[in-house]
Amino acid sequence: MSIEVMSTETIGKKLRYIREEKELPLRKVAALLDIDVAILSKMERGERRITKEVVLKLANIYDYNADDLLVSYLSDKILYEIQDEDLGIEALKLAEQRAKYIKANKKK
Amino acid sequence: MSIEVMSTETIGKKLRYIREEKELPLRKVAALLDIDVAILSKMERGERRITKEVVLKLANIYDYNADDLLVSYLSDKILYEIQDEDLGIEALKLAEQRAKYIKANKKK
DNA sequence: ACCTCTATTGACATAATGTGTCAAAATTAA
DNA sequence: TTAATTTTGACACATTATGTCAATAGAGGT
Repeated sequence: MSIEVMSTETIGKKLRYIREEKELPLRKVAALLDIDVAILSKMERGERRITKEVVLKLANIYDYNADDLLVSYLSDKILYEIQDEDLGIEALKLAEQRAKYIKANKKK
Repeated sequence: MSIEVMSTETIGKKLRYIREEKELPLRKVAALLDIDVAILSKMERGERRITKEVVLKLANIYDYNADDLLVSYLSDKILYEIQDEDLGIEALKLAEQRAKYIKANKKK
C-alpha cells in the first residue's frame, strides 16, 4: 500500500500499515496500549470499533501525525453511518454545509 | 422558520415544522405511524433517534419529498458522529472523497 | 517433523446503550 | 375551568458493545 492510496483506506488498515512499517508486533503495541492483543487485531481489521483515545495513543507510539489519524478515524465513523446509501454523498455535502454554519455561529 | 434556513436545521425540527404547517397533532401522526405519541414527540425534539423507516412513512403522510428528508436525516446522523470535533469539517471532506472513490469502484 | 512467535477466531459474561409502554405533569387553546 | 395536546420521567426489556480468555491457525526458523 502506497502513501497515495492510504487516504482512501480505513483507519484500521492505515494503522496496520504504519505498525508493520515500524515492524512492531501486535503483542508489543497492545501491551503499550494496555489492551488485549485480540482487540487490537480486531480493531485493525475493522471488526471492533477504535476509540479516539486509542487513536491518539497510537499516534504517540508510532510518532505519527495525530490530526491525520483523527481525520481518518472520524471519516471512518462518518462513512459507517451512510454505508451504501444512494444519497450518501448528498448527505455529506449538506452535513458539511451545516457544520460550517454551526462553526460560524457558535459562541464560546 | 423559513424554508431558506430549514436546511441547517435538524431532521426533527424540520419534521415538526412540516407537521405544524399541515396542522396535524402528534396524536394523529403517531397513530398513522403506529407508534407512541411520546416517542414521536421525542423524535421531533432530537431526544430519540428517528429511523429511516419513520422518515419514509412521514414523507408519505406529509406528501413531502422523501429524498429531501432522507438527506436531512442522514446529515443528522453524520453530524452526530463528529459532534464538536475541531477536525470535523476536514473529516467530512475526506469522507466525501472516500465515498466517491467507493462509488466509482464498486461492482454490482 | 518440531518449536516459537505472532495473529486470528469464537465463545462467554458483563456493561452500556437503545427501545417500547405507560402514566403523571405541564402546556396550550377554547 | 375544561379539554386537547405535548412533555417528562420511570420502568422493563431488547439489542449492541466491550473485555477476557483459550483454542486455533499461520509463518519462520532449526
